[in-house]
Amino acid sequence: MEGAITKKERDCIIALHDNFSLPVRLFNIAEMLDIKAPTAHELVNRLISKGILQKNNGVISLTDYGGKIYGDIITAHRTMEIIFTESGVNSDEACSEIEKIDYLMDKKSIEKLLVNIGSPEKCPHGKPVKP
Amino acid sequence: MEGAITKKERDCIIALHDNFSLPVRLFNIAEMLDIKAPTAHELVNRLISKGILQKNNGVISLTDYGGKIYGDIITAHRTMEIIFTESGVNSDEACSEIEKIDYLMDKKSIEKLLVNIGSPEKCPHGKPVKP
DNA sequence: TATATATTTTAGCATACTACTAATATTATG
DNA sequence: CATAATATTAGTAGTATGCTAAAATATATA
Repeated sequence: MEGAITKKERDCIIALHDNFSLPVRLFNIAEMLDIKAPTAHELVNRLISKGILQKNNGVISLTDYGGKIYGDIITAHRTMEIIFTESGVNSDEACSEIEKIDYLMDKKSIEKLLVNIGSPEKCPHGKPVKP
Repeated sequence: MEGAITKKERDCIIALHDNFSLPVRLFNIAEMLDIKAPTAHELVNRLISKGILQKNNGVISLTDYGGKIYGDIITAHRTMEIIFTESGVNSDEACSEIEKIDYLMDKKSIEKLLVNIGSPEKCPHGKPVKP
């Protein structure tokens, strides 16, 4: 039950980790998620209060806990991506559909699905299943 | 894009179809979903305005469109249930985890997953994949 | 039929999430 | 310091979820 996250929170976590190498500030997040600064401000505050993000001198980053959540989402995402594409779903189509569910999936079940498909190390896009 | 539904709306659709053979009234829905009558009232009204439910003399039922949505959710649910259990996830565990995502899944992708696992007719509980 | 019971609906309120504009504060940079 | 860039606060709004209390409608039963 810990703390369920929402789709927008999920998108924020992923964007924060993936779309930038340089320090990420509030306005970067607003830009990445295509929302206005005050909306991003509230989203980020919510994630900070959930212990997922932290802010140092305006630079926003994932906490250790946030990093684990990121990893779980990505593992779920890529595991499902492999399962979808092996069934003949186009990989871009798979990606956009799986975005809707990856953050809601059970970690333990994903682990079993992953073992069952042979514990592959990479997804159809060549990215690591376990980042 | 048609009209996305929420988890509670999903639960209402499923409960309406599955938990009753007799005519279902508002108070039955409130009971089934463990919510108070006014909350159920609003939920049902929302589903009526989305064209999913209809009311005749206080008896609430799925519209044709609602029936199709029900079928899509069930097909997604049972398809995923088979995939989960074949990977070693306990079937009750699978069921409760899949409830969180079945109503969000893409119909076309589910169809491909289903074909890929051999188009089985029944889920682990013995219920039809295509109701 | 009249009263009692059951059921539905309305009204009012609350919280979480998402989103906006406009204004104000803060922090950099020139 | 002044301007530009960022961040924050305040105020508003809509959707979804939930509640209680009260009012309205049905449906039973005496």
